[in-house]
Order: sequence, then C-alpha cells, then structure tokens
Amino acid sequence: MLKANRKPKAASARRGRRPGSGARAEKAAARREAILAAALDEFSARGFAAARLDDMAKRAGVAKGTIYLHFRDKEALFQEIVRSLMGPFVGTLEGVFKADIPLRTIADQVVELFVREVFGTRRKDIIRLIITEGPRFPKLAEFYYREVLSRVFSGARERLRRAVDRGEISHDSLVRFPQLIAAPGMVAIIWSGLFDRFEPLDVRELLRAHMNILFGERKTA
Amino acid sequence: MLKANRKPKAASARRGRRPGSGARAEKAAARREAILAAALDEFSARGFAAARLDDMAKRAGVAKGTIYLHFRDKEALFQEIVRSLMGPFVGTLEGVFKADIPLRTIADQVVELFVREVFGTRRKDIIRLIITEGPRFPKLAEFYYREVLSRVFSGARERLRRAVDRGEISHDSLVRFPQLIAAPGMVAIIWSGLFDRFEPLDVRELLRAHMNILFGERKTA
Amino acid sequence: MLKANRKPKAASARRGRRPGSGARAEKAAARREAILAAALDEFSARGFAAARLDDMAKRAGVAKGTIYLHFRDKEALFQEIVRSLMGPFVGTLEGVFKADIPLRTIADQVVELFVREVFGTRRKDIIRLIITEGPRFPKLAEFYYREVLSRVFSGARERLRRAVDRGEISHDSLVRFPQLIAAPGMVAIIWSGLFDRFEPLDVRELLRAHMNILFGERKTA
Amino acid sequence: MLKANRKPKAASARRGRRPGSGARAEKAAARREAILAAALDEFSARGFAAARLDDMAKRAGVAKGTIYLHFRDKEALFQEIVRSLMGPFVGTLEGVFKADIPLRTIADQVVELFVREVFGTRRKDIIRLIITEGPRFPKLAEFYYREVLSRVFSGARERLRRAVDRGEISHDSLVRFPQLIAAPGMVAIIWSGLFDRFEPLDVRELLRAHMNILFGERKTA
DNA sequence: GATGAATGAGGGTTCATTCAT
DNA sequence: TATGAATGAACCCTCATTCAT
Repeated sequence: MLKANRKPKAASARRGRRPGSGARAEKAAARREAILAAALDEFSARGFAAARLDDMAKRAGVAKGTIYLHFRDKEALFQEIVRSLMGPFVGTLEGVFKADIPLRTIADQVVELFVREVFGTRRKDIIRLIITEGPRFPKLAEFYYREVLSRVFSGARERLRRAVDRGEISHDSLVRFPQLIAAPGMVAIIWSGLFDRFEPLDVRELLRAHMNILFGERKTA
Repeated sequence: MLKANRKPKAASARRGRRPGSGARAEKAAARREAILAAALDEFSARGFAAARLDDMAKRAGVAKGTIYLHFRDKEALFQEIVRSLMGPFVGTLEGVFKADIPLRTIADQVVELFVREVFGTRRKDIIRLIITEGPRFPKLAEFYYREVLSRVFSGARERLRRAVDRGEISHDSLVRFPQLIAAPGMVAIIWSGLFDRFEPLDVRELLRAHMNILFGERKTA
Repeated sequence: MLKANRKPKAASARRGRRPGSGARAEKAAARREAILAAALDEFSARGFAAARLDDMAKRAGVAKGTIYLHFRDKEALFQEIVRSLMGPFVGTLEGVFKADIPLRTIADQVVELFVREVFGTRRKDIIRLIITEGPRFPKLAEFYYREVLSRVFSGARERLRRAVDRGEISHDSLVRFPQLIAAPGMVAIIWSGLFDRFEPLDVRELLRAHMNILFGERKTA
Repeated sequence: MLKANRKPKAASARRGRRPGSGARAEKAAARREAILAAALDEFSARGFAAARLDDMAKRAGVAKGTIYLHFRDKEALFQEIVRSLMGPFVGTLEGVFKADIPLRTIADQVVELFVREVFGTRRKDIIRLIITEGPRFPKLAEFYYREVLSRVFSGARERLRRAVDRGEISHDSLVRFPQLIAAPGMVAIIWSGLFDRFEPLDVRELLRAHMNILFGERKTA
C-alpha cells in the first residue's frame, strides 16, 4: 500500500484459508500495491498526462496489461492512488482535534504531524498531485473534498469554536476560514516542487512561526 | 496583451507613417495577443499537455501554422503567456512596498490589489498554471522565481524589516517567511479551482481576516 | 529477410517446444520481414524523405505503430534494410576472390553473381538507395563503406596483386582503382532507374564486354 | 547563371534600349540567376525533398514569393537548374568528338574536360542530383537523356565507329556500350559524395588509368 | 490470471504555396 | 513587381487500450 501505509497483506494470512487461493489473493494484492506505488512515482515525476503506463508496469514489475486487471483505466488508477493513501490519514487528524489537550498543544502536534506524516512521506506527492491535477479531475477534487477536507475542517472548526468559547482565542476568523491554518502547509508543498533549488524552505520553522502568530508565542519543542 | 493589459494599437496611430506597414504591424500584434489569450484559455482549461494547438488556433481565429510565426513551439508559447502577463505586474507591487504609508495600509492595499488585479483577472489563471505546470517546467519556475517572486519578496522583506525597526510589528517571522503573507492568496487560487462548487470562498474576507491576524484588527476599508 | 533470403520459419518447428511462444516469435520475425520488404518498396519508389510509414504499414499488413515495435524510427528502418540485405552478400563475393581459380574465371563469376544476385534481386534497389540517399545519410555511407565496400575491395585487391605477380595482368591500375571493375555495374543500376525506357541496357552484355576489355577476350560462359 | 556559366546580363546592355525597362529586365534576369544558384546549393546540400524554398530565398536575397514569379513550383525550379546548366556543355563535348584528332588524344581531352569542367564545377552537383533525384523525376530523366546523353553518346558512337574502321581500336564494345567510357566518371561523382572521407579518390588518375586500359598506355600529359 | 504485441487515433510541427499589400 | 505573413495539408511518432495466447 505504497510506502506511507502499514499492514500489507496480513488479512489473508491471519485466517486459516486454503493456501492456494490465499497465496493467489495475496499475490494479487501485492501486485495491486506495487502498481499503485509505481504509478505514484510516475505521476509525481511527470504529471498525469505525461506519465506512461509502460513505465509504471516496468517499475512495478508487471506487464502493461496487468494494470488493466486492477484498474479500469489510467484515470481510475490515478484516483485510486489518492483514495488509498489519503483516506487512512484523516482519522489520525480527527483524533488530534478531539483529544482533550490545549489548543496550543494541538497546533504543535499538527505541525509535527504534517512535517512527519505528510511532508516526509508520499502524502506530500499526493497533495501536490491533487493541487496540480485536480483542476482537470472534478471527481478527484470531489472525493478529496468529501473524504478529506470536509472531515478535517469539520473537526477543526468544532475544536476552534470550543476554543473561542473558552477564550483560548479571541476571534472567530479561524472558524470561518480554517484554510488560514492549512495555507502555509500547502504553500510549503508547492514551494518545494518549484523553488527549493533557488531558496530552500525550512518547513518546520515556517509552520512553527505561523502557529506562533496564530496562537501566540511558544518555546521550540 | 491578453485581457489584463491596456493600450491596444495606439502606438502606430499616433505617428504619421505609411498606412500599409503600420496596419500590418498592428494586425500582427493583434494576432499575437489573440493567440496568447486563446492559448491561456486552453492551457487553463486542460493543462499544458492536454491543450491542443489546433483549438488555440481555432479560438484565436488563425491557422495552426500561424502560431509558429509568433512562437517557436508549444512550450515557448506557454512561457510567453506567463512572461507577458506577470512581468508588468511586479512593478505595481514593488511600488506599494516603497510607498510611505503605514504597514497596515499596505496590507489593505495588497489585499485589494490581489483581489482586483490577480483574482479578478487572468493572472489568477497564470498563477494557477505556474503552480500546476511548474513542476514539469523548471525553466518556467526559474523565470517566475527570478522575475516575480524574488523581486516581490525582496521588496516585502525590506519594508517588513523597517516595520520591525519602527515597532510596527513585534517579531521578525514575516521577514524570514514572507510566504506566510502570500499563503492564503495562493490557497484561494487553488481552492477556487478545486472546491468552490462545494464550498465557495470569500477571498476578500479570507485575506482580510488573515491580515487582521498578522497586523492587528482594522475596520473594513 | 526480404526476398533475397531463405529459410522462412523452420527453426522453431524443428525443436519440440511450447507451441505458443515459438509461433509468436515466428510471427514477430515474419512481421519484421514484411515491414522491411514493404519499406524497401516504398523507399525505392519515393526516396527516403517522401516515403510514408503509413504506406509501408498498409503494404506490410500491419498498423503504423507496429513498425515502431521493430525499428526505432524511419531512419533506423532504412538503415536496417541495407544492413540485412547487403551484409550476407559480402561473404559470397569474398569467397569468389579467395577461390583457387584463374582471374578470368573470377571475372566471369563476378559478372554472373552481379547479374543474378544483385541486378536480379532487391539488392539492386538497395544499391540504388545507397547511391541516391547516401549523401544525406553519412552513417549509412559509413556502414556501407565499412561493412561492404572496404571488405570487397580488400579481397579484390589481394587477388589482383597476386594476378600481377603471376603475370595474369600486366599493369596494376586495377589494384589502385578497383572502382574501375565495379563502375559499369554501378552505372547499370543508375541507368536502369533513369533511362531504360528510352534505351534499354543489356546488363550482362555490358559487363561481359567490360571484363573482356579488362582481362582479355573470352567465349561466352 | 550559376557559377559555371558565362555572359551574365549582357544581352540587354548591348542594345540601346530604354534604360528603364532594360534595367528592370536585367534585374529580373539577375534575380532569376541568383535563385537558380541558391537553389542548386540547397538541392545539392539536402536533396530535393529536404531543400527548403525559404532557405533558397534567403540565400538568393529575395522573398519567398519572388521565387514563384520565376518558376511555377519547386519541381519546375529543380528541372530548370539542370536544363540551364547542362545544356550549354553538350556542344563542347560534341566538338571534341568531331575534331580531326587521334582517338587517344580525344580520350585525354575528355578526361581533362571532365576533371576541369565537370568535376571542378557545379556540373558535378548537377549530375549527382540527376543520379540521386532522377528516379523520382521522369521528366528530368527524359530531358537529360534527350538533351545530353543521347547527343553525347551519338557523337561518341560516330567517332568510335570510325575508329574501328580505321583500326584505332580492335573491337566494337565501346560502340555498343559508350557507358563503359563514362562509367568511371559517374562513379567518381558518386564516390566523392559518399566515401571520400574514408578513402579519397584521385579522379584524374582514375580516369587516366581507365583510358589507358581502353585505348592503350600513354605518357602523362 | 498474466502477458506484451498490436493497434490506430491523435497532435505537434514543417513547409510549399497563396495572396493582400 | 516584390514581399512575407498566413495558410493548412501532410506526416512522424507516441501511447492508452485491447486481446490472442
């Protein structure tokens, strides 16, 4: 399941199934994952249009036709990458917002989570792909909005409203515009793909500075 | 010069020259602009790779071959769009930073400038294209960094440093990371292309809220 | 291997292997040959630049894309035609020069060989193509010089030197200029493509007359 | 009139015409010649198909459209080059055959004529073009056969027949195949375009050796 | 299921030819 | 007459998708 994911092919191994079909199913699943990983590489490197199924197949160690056994077409494969990688991550973020900890601590954790679990993994590439290819893939944008953004924003807004009520913050701008919290993270991803060679960006410091402005100064972790 | 430009064909009319060659030059310039505008439409709608020169020609009312009289190839045409539209805009921004007005006023003007001169024009599309296609066009990213970003950031940093010295702001985070100022604008552009149909974003309000957080509350202009 | 070749698809039939892959390999080879033959037709008829891959594909009974499974591009296809047809022929000629027979007999055999194996086959077209397209294909000319001409001339010179030593001929002009031996053959090929409809040329007689002048009269073989 | 020709634009100047139209006609003729010369350059360098009218126009110092004022199309221009350059040369050759001099002397003169007036001038390029492009231009081949070859061969045959009658030569092979006389010259032209960089050819020596074989030894001129 | 050879539509680019000026 | 901008047909090559093995 690409690199950013866990539990690879355990499901069938845990239960005592017929070894034959189980092994076959496992192999099929492994292939599917290999294809997804290879496809992400290629999509990231070249963009949707320029990425070649031939290269993905080669990279995944399968024949070109095999891809079509797992995905209807190039577009379906592309969308499935996003689906399979971003879905699992949402829960983690929702958990942070629901934890009974000070807002400032949440901010710190979100920064660390972003740096470690997004910027440091393939999820960075996924988000970049959503940004770069999304305009041409309405269904992808919709999926991402429905399954990721709306849920994350919803959790964030809830917690922020509580923060306003409790006096942790003095205005409701962030409730109205949670985008203001996420914006520097997005910009960091864009920047890294475009301008890092001219002017590298210390993402963690960028985000910390941002959180300090939003929620008040705090010593470095 | 696409839509965001002024003075169409005045230059030749002012001087008293042979009508023939002047009219021809004018028409050539008009065609060039028509091609640029049509190309921007197509690039915006489909992305660089999927945009067809055939469609651009049709939209511009010229033959396909005519495009090659004005631009070496598809890529040169693409880069020229960015060049011709963003270049002239940099000076305006630099002027704002150099004006002898309070930082807070500058912030307001930048918001208005962005809303009116970027978000309300084709420049929004240009920036979106830089974001979406830049990763595959190193030269484009370099041009944009060199001719736009570095100059704007340089002007901004200078003014911000003065603001720190004068006590207009109490920290130097924005000097280190001018990206923090621009981030919501970028996010607004991305958002508008991806999620506006699910959740429209009031860009002016977003940016104002952001400036309020960065530089302190202020009544609406 | 075009028409000048033998043994069609026997190789795989002889051994007892999986019928599938063998048949596939055979078919692939057959297609390759069909493409080469069709391409030679088109190149001969129109010249390199004007020959269309589309026509070759149609003539070979394959799709246009199939050509690119076997040859990198139009030029590679062109060079491969020359390579595959002329290569095998060199050895035959070399053999004649090395045989322990009188020079005059060699001359007769060379005439017959040329008439039967060059002028009567596609090799005539190949040589014509080398003459007509070579100036624009330095690599082709080089290949032909290296793999064909220099080897044939080398063999010829060696035998001619021996002939001088033995007194079979009284001068060394042909050692210095083996081109003098080949010239009428080349002219015959050129003539046949340009002027045969105005004045047909009896190639065998032409070459015999030439050999008679070079090596002395002889009754017809 | 290309380089190999004389008397450029004298015709009109000699007679006392209206200066206006005369100058105009002269200029037109000069342009025509410039175009022919430029076209020969380009055709020689790239072959008929790959030669670009654009380059010819540039090289001739005229606009592209001007070419069409003098020649119907690319093909007509090509044929006209051959026509205008080879025509004048035929008479010279015919004269040599008719002169009252020994056959052996004629042979020497033909060699010198070829080396100086063909191999050392643009006529070499013309002949190469006839060889390389002729197969695709039946009308060109016909013109060349009718206006050049048949006349030259006719003159040569006549003289050779006389030579046989007089006992200057003992066989009639050359009467039947005048090509045998010309062959090394043709081969020299082909060779120079294909293989000179691998193995340069001393054309004069080649032709002298050839004539020595055909007509008997003779000291170098 | 897995393969990869085969397909053929599609698009960027070139360039001979035309024609308004 | 001369120009050269404009045209658009033509063609090479790519690559997503199919399907016989």
